[in-house]
Amino acid sequence: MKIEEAQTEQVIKEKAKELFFKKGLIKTTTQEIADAAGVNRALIHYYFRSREHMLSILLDEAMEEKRERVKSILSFDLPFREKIARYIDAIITYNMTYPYLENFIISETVRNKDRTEAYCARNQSRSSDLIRDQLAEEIQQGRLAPITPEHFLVNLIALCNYPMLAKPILRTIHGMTEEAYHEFLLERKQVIYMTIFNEEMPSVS
Amino acid sequence: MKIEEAQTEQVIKEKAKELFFKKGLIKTTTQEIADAAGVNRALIHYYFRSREHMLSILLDEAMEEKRERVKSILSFDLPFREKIARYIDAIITYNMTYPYLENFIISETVRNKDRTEAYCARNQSRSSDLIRDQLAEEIQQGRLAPITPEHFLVNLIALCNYPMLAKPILRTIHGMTEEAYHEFLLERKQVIYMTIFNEEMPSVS
DNA sequence: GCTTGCGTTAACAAAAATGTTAAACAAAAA
DNA sequence: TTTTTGTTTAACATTTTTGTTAACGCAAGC
Repeated sequence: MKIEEAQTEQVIKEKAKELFFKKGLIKTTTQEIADAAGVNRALIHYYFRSREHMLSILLDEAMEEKRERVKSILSFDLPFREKIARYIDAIITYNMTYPYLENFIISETVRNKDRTEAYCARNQSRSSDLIRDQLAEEIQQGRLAPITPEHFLVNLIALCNYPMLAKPILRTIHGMTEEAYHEFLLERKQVIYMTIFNEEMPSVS
Repeated sequence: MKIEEAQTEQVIKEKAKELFFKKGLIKTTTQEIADAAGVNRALIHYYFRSREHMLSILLDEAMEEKRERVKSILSFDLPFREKIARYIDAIITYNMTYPYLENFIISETVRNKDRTEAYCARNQSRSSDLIRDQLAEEIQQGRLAPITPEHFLVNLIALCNYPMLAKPILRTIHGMTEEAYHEFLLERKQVIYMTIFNEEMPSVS
């Protein structure tokens, strides 16, 4: 039977994203995706040509979405520390809605160098350029220990993303439940700010 | 022809580790491993039963080795900051000899929860317990902003490991050559210490 | 020299996944 | 009603990879 009005493509995409990026079932087969979407497997090829091609599309969309939400924050006209506080918040919040997206991005960029190129090509402005001036000023005013924008950003992203990437290990090592780990991740917003700036994060009013 | 004296098993292991952990070819097939080792593919099954089983063994060995090198440092009787400085150095150095080991560990622990359990079970003493007292003292003496041992360690490991995990992306974004990235990683030893303690790392004498 | 057993190989079998096709179907247009 | 067009399905084909087996060879011990 025909599923209402050409929504099939969307349903497939959403279910696939759910399996890949939310549940972390990175090896999910086309058959499993089809099952989750309640459609015949051939439709995946009908709409997306191949599994590989579908992956490209899903990743592009997800990365684009994350980039929009997160990176634009660095372009806002805001005091440096507030900007960074928002950046941390945005990354962690986004990570929590797609807990395995970073895992996926990383394993795909390791596996497929071309995809890395494509992804980065679309990233016109380097994040490091967006903070360069403000960071320099912070340092010059003696409010922050000297650090290059590249290291500063890697620090920031590492502190935000790693706990998602290594979630299975960290949860197990520290014997945390899913909820406890959720809490832990939320705490990290303050912890990260503190670690970076060595001062309390101003509470959100 | 018979390859000299039962070394075959070792050769296979080493070549497999090279492909998986050094070159990051995570999807390498048994055939490719056999080729790299210069042996018939059936030997892989002869020695390791299945691909899956071989993976277990390789990962166990690699993780065990890393754990020994790195984690024991936290047990040494040393001043806190020196201990941490050595820890950073050990992790980064080890990461550079097996650039893709962390990628592998993470994707395997996401894919296979049982392996996570097994891995963590062997980790008798939690790292967080090894630093708890000294960390508390640092904080109590006002030399460090309050932080739980769990967050402190996650910070530390995140800062050390993430740049390896995301190497393809980071290198491309910042347009670094392999050598430049190598330098970048070495610089991070100081950067991380600085970020954690907010003071220069004492130079190694 | 014969046997025994491990290491090795090629050839085969099976499994798991992707990709293709022709035909059925449903809805809108003619 | 018939045609047409885009969607969906089942059945088939192909590819890729893993796993198995039977036989061969070599070296040690009898």
